[in-house]
Amino acid sequence: MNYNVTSNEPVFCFIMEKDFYSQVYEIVSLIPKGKVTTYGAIAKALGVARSSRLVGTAMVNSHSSKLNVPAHRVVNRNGLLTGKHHYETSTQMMELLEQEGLKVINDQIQDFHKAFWDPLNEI
DNA sequence: GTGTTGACCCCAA
DNA sequence: TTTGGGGCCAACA
Repeated sequence: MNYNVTSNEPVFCFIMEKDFYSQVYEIVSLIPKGKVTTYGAIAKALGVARSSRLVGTAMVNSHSSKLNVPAHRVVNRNGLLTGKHHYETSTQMMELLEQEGLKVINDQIQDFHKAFWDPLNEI
């Protein structure tokens, strides 16, 4: 996204040049209730398909974000709840998802292909 | 400065 | 089918 570096409107520049984490949070917050997406899909949507690890790092940091990021709606490409250890209890991530109507067995989202939400469809 | 570690993913064998 | 290795890069030690 382009912006004029000589612009005297720094606030505008700040909004346009969001850092990577903010872009990740923005996409994650778009995930509808009852749907999930993957780290890789988010990376791809941001044009850095090979940097999916960074999306995971962003989720680790998301707890310190002022925004309310529904990080539990992001799983790995197999529909596995690989981020559950970062919650207060090892069952909290699963409980949040089940509250939204998803079924989780053994850290695996059931009917993952149905619950999958592709951020590319929203851009 | 260097080295290691990940909420990852892809592909070759 | 299951592995192993490479790429990736911010965060930490």
